[in-house]
Amino acid sequence: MSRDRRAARRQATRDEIVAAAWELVREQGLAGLALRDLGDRVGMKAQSLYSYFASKSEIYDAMFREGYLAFAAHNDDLVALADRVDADTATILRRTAHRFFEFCTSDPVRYQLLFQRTIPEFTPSPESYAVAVQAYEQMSELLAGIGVRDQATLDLWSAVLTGLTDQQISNDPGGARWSRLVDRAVDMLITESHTAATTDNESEKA
Amino acid sequence: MSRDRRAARRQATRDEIVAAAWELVREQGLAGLALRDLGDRVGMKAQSLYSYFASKSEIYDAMFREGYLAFAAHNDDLVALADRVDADTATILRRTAHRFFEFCTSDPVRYQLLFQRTIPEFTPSPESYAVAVQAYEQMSELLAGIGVRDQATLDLWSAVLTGLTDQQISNDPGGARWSRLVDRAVDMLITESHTAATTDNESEKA
DNA sequence: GTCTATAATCTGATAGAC
DNA sequence: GTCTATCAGATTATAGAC
Repeated sequence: MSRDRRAARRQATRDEIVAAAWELVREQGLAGLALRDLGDRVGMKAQSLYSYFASKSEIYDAMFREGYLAFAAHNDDLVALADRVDADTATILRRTAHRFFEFCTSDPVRYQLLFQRTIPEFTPSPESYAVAVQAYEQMSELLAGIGVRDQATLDLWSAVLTGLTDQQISNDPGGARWSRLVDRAVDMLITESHTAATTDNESEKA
Repeated sequence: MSRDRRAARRQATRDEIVAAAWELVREQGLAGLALRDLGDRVGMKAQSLYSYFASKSEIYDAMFREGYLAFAAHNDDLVALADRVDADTATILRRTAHRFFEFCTSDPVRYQLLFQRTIPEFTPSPESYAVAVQAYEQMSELLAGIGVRDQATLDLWSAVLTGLTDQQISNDPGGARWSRLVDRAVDMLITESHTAATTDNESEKA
């Protein structure tokens, strides 16, 4: 049917626009995305973009969705690895941490869009948000399968890992100053998870 | 001398403008600061602000400087505490971590300006940057006095602490989901610092 | 579906009268 | 030092011809 072909063509153009948006955003920063530049890049007037997206925010939304789909895909083979019986827990956790770290630092702008709240004019649509939630669930199921189950411990893990990536991105972009510390951090977390009964801040009781 | 009084008056107005800028920025976000709004807030036309600051960036710079002065002041009595012989290391470290955490989370916008790189159009002046450097040196001297000396360990500490504050600010603003984990994180770091000889990523050798 | 034209707003910054 | 007037530019978005 020609209906299908038209829809496919339309989707291809949308994809092309989103790809160009990623390029621009890597050059000029996430907030610096301008529809005029975007139109130039794909060879059409900025106004024509409105034939494909109802607003600038919808373009961010498509990028957000695409980013989380990439995140989920990136984690798929991690899950496969975790399901193998012969790999020990520490190995799996180290690998998982490195993969997460690498996913984040390899594309700082994507990291900013996906994991930080820095574009005030943009809030993900329910549909895109659902994609994000699904990716998180995949991740926490993976960790739960290894033994990281209670919320507090999970929160500690996420804080340490995002802390490392944040520092790497903002203080040593392209370097390895914090990536070198990933294994050390993971081992530290593993040890802690084994010893620590759940404790609240001791200083609060003083 | 009337020269002095004039200078004092001028400085007072500058301070007033900066204070109003902090207010606005807490309401509308760091990037959302508009000179027209700022003029309204202090009761003058936006154009008149240029009698006090040469550019918008100079206003950010004054805020940056003020923020790091506040940070240094905030840490002064931590240094005093650390100099007392009767306090044990773990106590000092826990207190230091909590103070840092509290300083950051109590004013997210200030945190953004001081510790994240999120305003593209602003780079601190050499003078203001020097204030920041001084505050960092104060902090690392404090940690060095307790035993955290090598750069890698210091980096690990900063990653964990900023990770906790980041998560708290962006995922549970006003709550305590990650602040509850500060002691646990500090104890974990202390234990790790005692046991770990300096090691690089083990998985790199595989 | 793409274009031209343009609306409606916002921005930071400057010139010059008072 | 404060004002009025204005520049010079950006932004997102809409209307209507083709």
